[in-house]
Amino acid sequence: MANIREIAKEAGVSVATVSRVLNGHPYVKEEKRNAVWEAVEKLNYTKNINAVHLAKGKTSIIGVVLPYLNHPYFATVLEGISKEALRHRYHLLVFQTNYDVEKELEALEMMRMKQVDGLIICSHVADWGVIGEYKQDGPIVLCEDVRDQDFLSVYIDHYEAFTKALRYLIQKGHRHIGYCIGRTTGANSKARQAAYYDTLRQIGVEPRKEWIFDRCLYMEDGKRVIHEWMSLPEKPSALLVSSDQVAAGIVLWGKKEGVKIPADLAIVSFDNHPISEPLQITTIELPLALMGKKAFRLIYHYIETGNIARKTEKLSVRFIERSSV
Amino acid sequence: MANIREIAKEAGVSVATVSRVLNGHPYVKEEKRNAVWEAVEKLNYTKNINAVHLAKGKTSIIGVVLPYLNHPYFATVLEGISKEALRHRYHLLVFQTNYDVEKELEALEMMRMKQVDGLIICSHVADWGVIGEYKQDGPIVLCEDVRDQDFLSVYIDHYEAFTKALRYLIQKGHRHIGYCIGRTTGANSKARQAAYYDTLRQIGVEPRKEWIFDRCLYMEDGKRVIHEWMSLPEKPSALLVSSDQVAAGIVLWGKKEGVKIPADLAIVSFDNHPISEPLQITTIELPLALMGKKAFRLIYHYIETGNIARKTEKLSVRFIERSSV
DNA sequence: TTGTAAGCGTTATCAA
DNA sequence: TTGATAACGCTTACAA
Repeated sequence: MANIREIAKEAGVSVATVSRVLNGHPYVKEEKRNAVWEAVEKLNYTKNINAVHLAKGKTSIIGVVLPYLNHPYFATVLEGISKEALRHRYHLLVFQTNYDVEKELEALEMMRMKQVDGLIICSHVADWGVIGEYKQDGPIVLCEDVRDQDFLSVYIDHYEAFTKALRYLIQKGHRHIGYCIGRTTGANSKARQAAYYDTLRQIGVEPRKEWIFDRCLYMEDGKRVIHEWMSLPEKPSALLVSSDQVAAGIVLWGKKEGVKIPADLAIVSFDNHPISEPLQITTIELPLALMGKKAFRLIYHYIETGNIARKTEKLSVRFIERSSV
Repeated sequence: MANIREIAKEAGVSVATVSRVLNGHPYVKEEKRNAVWEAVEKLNYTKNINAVHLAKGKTSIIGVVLPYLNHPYFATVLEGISKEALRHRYHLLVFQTNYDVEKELEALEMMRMKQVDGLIICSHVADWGVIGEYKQDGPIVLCEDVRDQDFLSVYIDHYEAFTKALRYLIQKGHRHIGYCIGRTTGANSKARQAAYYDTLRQIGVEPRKEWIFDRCLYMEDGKRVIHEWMSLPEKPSALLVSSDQVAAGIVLWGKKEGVKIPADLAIVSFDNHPISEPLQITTIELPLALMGKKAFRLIYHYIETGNIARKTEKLSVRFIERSSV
């Protein structure tokens, strides 16, 4: 493959001039410019982007850290990031972690090694302290509630959203309320958990461990939940469900077992995924694509200008009342 | 940031020795090895991976070209690729194209520029000829039926799958059959279309244009389809549906309108996505994650060994009979 | 407006 | 076992 030196020779100019032409810099005579493009054409030349990266000290690639790629929640966030990245001619390197700390650290190391100019972390398990050490290597934006931690972030206030949903259920007369959660660790889940305990305590109701359903991510998990619910000696009359996928599983599999929604079991879930509409599931819409978009903007602005526009942004949710309560 | 030269100086060895230690090469005295690691520790050193890429002429990054990231079909293929890439310490650069030719070309150009060592194309719109020109720049694997084209590929035989489904409907007594499709162009869609025309002709039934529903990708599209179906003066009694998502939309929205499945309308769809089970949709399981995995393996094998194990692999599908027919 | 040359930070060959 | 040194291919002062 031809390199810039060969182009220079072919066009009868210096490599600096070739570089100028290639990058659209001013102050190059029309004829030299033409000569360069002709040589490029003739020798079928293309830049070696790794040399560019090395010389410039940046790659215009952003790393995206997320646990799963085929989960609607993360896929939607990723799509949001991707669309915005495309607009700014940035590329995305995806790090699927399956919530494995090693994989997260690998992503952080890739930023140290200058493979990526910045990192958007959609969900993590590594300690804040560990992640914090990498702030010196490039901008990190979290799509989670970082609370008192000193990080850039764009997030949905799950505490508020969960509280809102709980209040709604309580107002509708429910006192026996359980919930489903993706995983017990994790910022979002902890926020939801806190909202649950706080709100129930406020109305003097004792939270029950056996009404908390863990590892609820996919539709199949809804099947498991409804069967566990059915086998419960004392059943909650309402369930706050981590996602519309899981809620759909509960509703659809519940229907097969004769469970009446909302008479036997009321449901509020999250996302406002298209499936929630025909199933008439009351849900809290999460602006996932928007979160991705804003996360990219935050990191992009920092990279391009070197300063921080806003440190943290909380996205508001929309309550969509249907008939599952 | 410290570089390899500073490490060499600090450890009192040459850069070559540092490089050897860093890459685990043999023939380095124990004490020098230790001295190097100490210097690395002390100066908090990390490799600049762009320099490595430049010197080696490869990046261990594979580009993945797909139209949408938040569509279950492509997200599942991507997840399959990702898991296998992880195992081999490769990284993935995603190119979301929205079926824009420009974006596809950009991905191909990135391979020319040596940003990626190879490309997995999940679905494309660019001409074969255009894509073919980039074969000289690195391996390209298609996850589509490339037929007579000379490309590496791993694909699902949609012609066969569609034919199988059609035969099943015919055998069940259906003669008025329509279908839904993602988009009219595209290898998969064309294969399905061909199967439709061929099979119907064989039984002497005239295909009808108004029974073909275009742009069916998401659940919302199922809503549109069932409403269009209802407004048809002459309705097909059965529909072959592009994906379980769309089929779920048809079934769920149809139910609200009082459409009886399968009495009024029989349905066979594709994917065997978890949603098809509780809805009892007869479906054809597509091995999407496997396709991704195999695509990665193909490209990986070529990159590592320089030769082609197998050029093309056709994946078989599984017919899952439920009660939507 | 143009060219020279010094980086950018590795890897890998070759000689010792 | 080790070290010098030449690639790898581009960008960008600086000088002219």
